[in-house]
Amino acid sequence: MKSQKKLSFIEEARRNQIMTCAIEIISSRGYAQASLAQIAKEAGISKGVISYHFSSKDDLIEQIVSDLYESGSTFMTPYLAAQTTALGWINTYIEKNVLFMKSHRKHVIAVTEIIFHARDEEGKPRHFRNIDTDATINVLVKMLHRGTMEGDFREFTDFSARVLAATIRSAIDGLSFQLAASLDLDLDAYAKELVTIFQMAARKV
Amino acid sequence: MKSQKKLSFIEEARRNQIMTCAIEIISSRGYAQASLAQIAKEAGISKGVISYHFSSKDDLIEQIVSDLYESGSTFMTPYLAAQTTALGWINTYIEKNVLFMKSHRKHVIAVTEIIFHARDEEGKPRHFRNIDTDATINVLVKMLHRGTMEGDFREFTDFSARVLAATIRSAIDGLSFQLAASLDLDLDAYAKELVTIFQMAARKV
DNA sequence: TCAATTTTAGTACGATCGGTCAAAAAAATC
DNA sequence: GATTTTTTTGACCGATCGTACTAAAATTGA
Repeated sequence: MKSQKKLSFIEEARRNQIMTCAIEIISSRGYAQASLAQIAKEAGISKGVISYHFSSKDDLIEQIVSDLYESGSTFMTPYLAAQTTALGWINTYIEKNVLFMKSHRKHVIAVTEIIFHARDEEGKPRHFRNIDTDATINVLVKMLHRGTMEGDFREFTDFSARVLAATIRSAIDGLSFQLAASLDLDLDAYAKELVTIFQMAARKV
Repeated sequence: MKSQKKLSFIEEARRNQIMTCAIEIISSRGYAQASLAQIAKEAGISKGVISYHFSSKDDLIEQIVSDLYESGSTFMTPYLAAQTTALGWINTYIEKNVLFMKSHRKHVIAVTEIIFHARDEEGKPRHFRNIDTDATINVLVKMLHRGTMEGDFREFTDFSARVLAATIRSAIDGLSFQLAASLDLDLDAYAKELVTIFQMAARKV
């Protein structure tokens, strides 16, 4: 399932160019502005080229999302794997998530736009390969409970852990929206503050 | 600026019907599905009727947003005005915000959809009368600082207060997105949990 | 160098968008 | 009951959407 065809050098370059232009438009002007015509104009090519290199617009969008997932996974996994406590894991999860947003600013903004906008033809939220919010929440819930057993966190019911987990995710997602609006935001400091906030919110009394 | 014309009974009823149908569609199927054709179909009328009662689609959307703002303001203000401490104010702000979402579920979901989707023709986020996120954040920041002076909250820099304020807003906005997905959510309990989370996050060590 | 292949530009298509409008229908007024 | 006013319908407009397709251009390979 790794390489379905091996793309030529030119093909790969074109695909990257198109995706980069799409990310630029989506992150700066919003999902609705990212028509094939606008993306082609931004790239200085005919929109037929996009159809040639991507099977559909959905395919292009899908690639943008899963590309970011790949980058994010590669970036985050080693840090998370190195953690030995739930406390360290959650702090790292928050901090590295924010720092990843710093290094992939436009891409993160674009994917956030995509996820909040993309729906199927019936209006139901579209599902993206690899992106599973519920699973993320579940991992955080598990870690919160583990932190209680390890003596670092207060007692949680399943519900209270779930609310805290959702709040952590909301803080990170919300930061993405803020990023789209304000360009001058000290993300290192922001990461530190978020870690402090949720460490205090979860800690043993 | 209160009453610009005095609407007839029928006119008022039609406007409410159209707005209700628009809210229904936006909250259940998303902003993109809420074309004039779909709204008219949902209402069982011709789409010309919408144009007759609203000067434009933007006008309709604007009404939906400012209607909710009116309701929210009426609901929230007395509770907030009754608070004598910053701690009480912020706890009340969180709790009543969530409870308001409980009683105006679809409307809140719809307006959240609208605010995150509506852009002007250039792609810049559209500004809504009465809705000013920055101002909300600023009030929260002010209250956090006041809570420090009153001895209930820890020390905040301007930045750290702003991050916490933004996190509170994100938690509430994020809840709206959750509401759109899951129908069975105990909002009273959710409100209590959020109050606990942010009380712990802000409190004096 | 010349044929085969890949890539591109450009046009056209059907669908849908928000909005307009004339004429029909309904309601209000006298 | 006749006339005026309000409301509704349904067809239509120009614009834009994603996509399909053809023919030209560029590249590749022998």
